[in-house]
Amino acid sequence: MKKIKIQSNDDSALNKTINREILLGFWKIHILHHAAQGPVVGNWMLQELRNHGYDVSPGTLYPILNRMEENGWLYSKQDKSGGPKARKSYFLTPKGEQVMDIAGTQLKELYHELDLRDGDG
Amino acid sequence: MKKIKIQSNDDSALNKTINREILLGFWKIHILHHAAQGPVVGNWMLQELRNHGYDVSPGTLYPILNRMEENGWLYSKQDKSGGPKARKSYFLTPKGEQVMDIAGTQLKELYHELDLRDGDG
DNA sequence: TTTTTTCATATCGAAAACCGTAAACGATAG
DNA sequence: CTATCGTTTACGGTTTTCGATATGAAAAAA
Repeated sequence: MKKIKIQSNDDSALNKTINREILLGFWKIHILHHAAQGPVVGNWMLQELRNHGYDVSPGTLYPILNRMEENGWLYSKQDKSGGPKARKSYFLTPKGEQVMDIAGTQLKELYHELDLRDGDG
Repeated sequence: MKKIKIQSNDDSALNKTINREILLGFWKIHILHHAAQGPVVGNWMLQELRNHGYDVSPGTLYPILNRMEENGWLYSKQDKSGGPKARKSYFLTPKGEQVMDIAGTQLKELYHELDLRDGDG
């Protein structure tokens, strides 16, 4: 018995691998960028990423957020009511800006190397 | 005894964290890109990345290369003479092109979202 | 020749990150 | 009270990262 597949298993596996190997780093920049523009909430970010077609699991995202706070890239405020699992809003710190700056520089360099390279060499 | 430091320890730790969290994915794209232009050799890539200011250890790079080959993103030819540790040249496969395509699309999107274009203003 | 250096890849073990699933918790609705 | 929703946290197994070290052949030095 066969199933009709929109996407082959191969493609699905490919996507998962690309996510882990490459795109996860992009999402982290995404997170910082959003945090720079306004408070970011974990669960919202989860959906935002899904809207962009990336299926990130909570078990990946929340540790990332926590780590970013530990590293001092973000800081958070937790809603006063709601107990220990209350919603947390994350904001970018100066160190986080520094990270974005470094990442942005590299991103730019890679972008030019891949695409434009005008006046090559 | 004190040393003059160009970079503080904090910055060094910061850089290491950024490398691992974010930039490693960039290098992988870098690798694929180089493989698209001509054969890539591990040790050469190691130095190439160092020239760009990134200190990647062999214990990170070689497994990446092997994994990319396992995943069918690259294929390799090993020098006939030189035994089991002979130099390996890596080339991009069609699947690798597909990966670059996906990664490139995301890169472009992020680039524009961050509004990194220089010379604007 | 024998020894040492150089080039290049592979491997090891511990620490960290990833990821799906499940649990926890307060608020709100029925 | 019970069910459900929004949200974060915790749990475990697997995979990745990383520095250090081992391996192996060729080139240089002695």
